[in-house]
Amino acid sequence: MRVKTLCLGALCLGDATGYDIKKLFENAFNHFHGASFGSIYPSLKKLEEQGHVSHRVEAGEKHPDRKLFHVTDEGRACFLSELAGTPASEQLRSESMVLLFFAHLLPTEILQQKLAEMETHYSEELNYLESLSECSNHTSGIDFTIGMGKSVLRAKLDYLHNHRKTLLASHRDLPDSPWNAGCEQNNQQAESSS
Amino acid sequence: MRVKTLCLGALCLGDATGYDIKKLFENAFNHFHGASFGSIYPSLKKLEEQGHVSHRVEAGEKHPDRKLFHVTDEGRACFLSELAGTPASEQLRSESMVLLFFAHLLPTEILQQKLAEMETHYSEELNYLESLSECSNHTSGIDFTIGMGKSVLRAKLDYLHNHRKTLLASHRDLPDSPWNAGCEQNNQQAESSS
DNA sequence: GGACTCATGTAAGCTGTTACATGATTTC
DNA sequence: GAAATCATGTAACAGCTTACATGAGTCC
Repeated sequence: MRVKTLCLGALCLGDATGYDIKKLFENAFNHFHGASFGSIYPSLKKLEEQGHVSHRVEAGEKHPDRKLFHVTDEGRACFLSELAGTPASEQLRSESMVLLFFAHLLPTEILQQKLAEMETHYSEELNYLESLSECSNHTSGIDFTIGMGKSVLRAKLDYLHNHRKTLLASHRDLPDSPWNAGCEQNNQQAESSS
Repeated sequence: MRVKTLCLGALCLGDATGYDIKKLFENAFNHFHGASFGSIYPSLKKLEEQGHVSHRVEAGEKHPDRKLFHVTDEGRACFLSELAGTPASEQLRSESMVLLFFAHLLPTEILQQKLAEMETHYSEELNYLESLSECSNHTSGIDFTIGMGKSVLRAKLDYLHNHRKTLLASHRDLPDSPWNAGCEQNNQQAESSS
């Protein structure tokens, strides 16, 4: 689902500035969808061109001028029909799983470090979701997404605790890998062939 | 993690053609990373330009000619150092969660339909992972990723079963939404402004 | 004085998807 | 004869991220 649609959805919850929407993304969508300013502002622009939102400028005394966006009836109807037409699906992008998939190629200490990182991340996200669920102004749908997120994270942490030892045990006797073979240039720029 | 890196990783498991790598993605990476031909072939090309892989052509009698790729020592070292330098992280893109986040805007029957879709998807993916774990040629790392995937899916299915009724119960008394307000033109082409 | 938050926006570029183009062999 | 599988690749485009550019107010 595109950021444009998500912005429209955010505005269906109440008028907001681009900045507000970014915060909503961080506070509520964070565990299942990301978005940056570089996509939010252009999205709002397009939505306005299409007549799905309008805005008024609020002159600021204590803050900079802000463009407060508002969904039009057409925009609301459009969002609803898009929602209804969106199939329920999901996609994971997990570097963690890739790392574990290739665990046999990693030295034990690095593997341990990655496992520790995973636990930290999962714990932090769980804490975050727990702090979210203490806020009380949620619809039942939002509570559902938070609850689902928490259950999934608990399952991940449990799995990690229960299987980490087994993984490390069957990992021990690796041959040393050629660590220092120079290859740092791959990550960004690289070649400029046609 | 980019497809290029993943291709390099795939080749660290053994020589393969682009087509083989695509199948590996479908069979093993599927639940945590996707990739299409349109990204695999160009990746292999770049890897070869960088000297990380080489290939030989296998003339086909029973199949078309195939380019069998092979990791060079440099490529292997590069992959290992990239792996070690990759922080363990993950990102979810879930239309399902978006749908539920806005559940209060959906008519009950559509919501029920989406919940049913979610269950179907989760069940299918669980079946798929269960079929994977019956294969016996896995490293312990691969088993770990499959096991983690299964645990997460079971947690999702459990949560769905335990909370679906609550969600639907608190959903009932919605006002009718303006369904038929014409807005189908938003999905693809749209305007051609400068 | 410095750092942080609020606030808006643009431009370059990376990465990947979709659709197209081609064609042999095998299976039904 | 049709459909599926094997096999390789390109081109157009979509979509998003990163970094840049700017500036006021507030908190320490």
